[in-house]
Amino acid sequence: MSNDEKIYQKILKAIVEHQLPPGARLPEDRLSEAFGVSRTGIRKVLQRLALEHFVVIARNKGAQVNHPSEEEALEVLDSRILIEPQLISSLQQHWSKEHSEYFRDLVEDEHQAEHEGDMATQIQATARFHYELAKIAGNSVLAAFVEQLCYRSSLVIAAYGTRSSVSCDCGDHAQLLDLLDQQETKKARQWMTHHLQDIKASLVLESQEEQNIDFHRLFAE
Amino acid sequence: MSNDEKIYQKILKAIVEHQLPPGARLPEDRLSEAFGVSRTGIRKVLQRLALEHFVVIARNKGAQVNHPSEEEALEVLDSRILIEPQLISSLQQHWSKEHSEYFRDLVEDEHQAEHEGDMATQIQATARFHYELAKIAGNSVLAAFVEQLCYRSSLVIAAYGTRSSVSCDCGDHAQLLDLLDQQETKKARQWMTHHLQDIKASLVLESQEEQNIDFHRLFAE
DNA sequence: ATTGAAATTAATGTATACAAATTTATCCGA
DNA sequence: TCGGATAAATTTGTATACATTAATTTCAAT
Repeated sequence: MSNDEKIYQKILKAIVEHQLPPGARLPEDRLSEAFGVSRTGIRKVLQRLALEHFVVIARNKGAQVNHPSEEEALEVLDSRILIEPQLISSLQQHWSKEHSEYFRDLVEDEHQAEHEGDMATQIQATARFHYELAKIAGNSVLAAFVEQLCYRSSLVIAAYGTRSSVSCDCGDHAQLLDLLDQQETKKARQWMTHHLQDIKASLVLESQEEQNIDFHRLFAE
Repeated sequence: MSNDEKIYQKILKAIVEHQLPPGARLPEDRLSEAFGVSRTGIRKVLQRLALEHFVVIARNKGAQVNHPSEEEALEVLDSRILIEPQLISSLQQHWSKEHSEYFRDLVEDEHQAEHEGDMATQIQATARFHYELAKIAGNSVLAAFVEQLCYRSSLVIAAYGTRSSVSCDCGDHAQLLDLLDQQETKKARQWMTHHLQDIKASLVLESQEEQNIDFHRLFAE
């Protein structure tokens, strides 16, 4: 793995694990000092993160961790609701005992992280569960997009999630594995849909937060 | 639009319109000379194009226009087959007379370009028809992905398409508009599925081209 | 004390310089 | 003439310098 890629992974990890909260500033020279490279390499990484919507770069003002709008938050979840259930059928076709065991280990990691209160690991494991599943469906173009959506979901949860957004959903990932083991393809697809809808429903969207305050209405006589 | 963005658009256009064929090398200093900026700006653009799979960058060897593998080609089309028909129902909900007129103009552009033999314009208009439709469905995250998939499809057609891949499909975009005007949502969805499957089927995938030649079988006594 | 303007400080945008790697050219020997 | 090794050139990778823009502080005036 190249040096740039390592830096990219570390910053992305810090963002999705909520170590760098939405809105946090990412000054180039601080980062270049921290990673021991020049600003050139940092800028490259920041620009990549910006294209993937993990940071926002404003001209002459630098990068900060993206604070997704409510609209973006809902669209990310809706995209997953549209795609991930559709992947279940080809996923089922590729499903094997080895896969089942691998994913049950992942679920185990989730549970352990939850009990230890290690939210960072839990978030990572939860996202991994989803995008590693997507990879098995056999379309790497879609899988890459789902992976990005999963990471963006972590960011969305950082912005709008409650404590339960992280924990509530991971408890039952094992249920999906049961359905796949039993070749209950249709039920598995439905499970996925409901699961993602639950996550979407767990978001707390305070409808007017700073932006879009209607001063006209607010101060009308 | 920033200067970088302009350069990005111009290079992307050249790739998508088959002016820069798959495999074409993109040396940094030639481009920097051509655009009148330093290599810094060019590298930024090339790295973006690489993330979006329009070019491939090999370490110390520079960038060249991506020549998608057959696998990638099929996956791009399969992704569209999975997503675009699913957008039709929300698309139908937002559909208006104004939309209908706008897209009929687009189809007109396609036809005119076809008759004039202006393949570049035709390719652009065909892609636009699809991704502008996707935008109306109201999910900008998905729409951005579909837009990328449409451009990648143009590249796929540059690599594996026949002349008919470009022309055959555009003649009947108007049919979809008719179905949308008539609120025939289900038929519209089916049309989209078949349309994309037709494009996929029009690709000529010579199963063994340089890579994966089985010398053992070829020269066995 | 608070406001507003000017000056200072800090951060980013862009170009350039130099190092490292690759590709191409040249030369010599068989 | 062909092949291989060495040398020259081209090309990319990374750091740094300078210019430009934004943010902060200072200071005077009310």
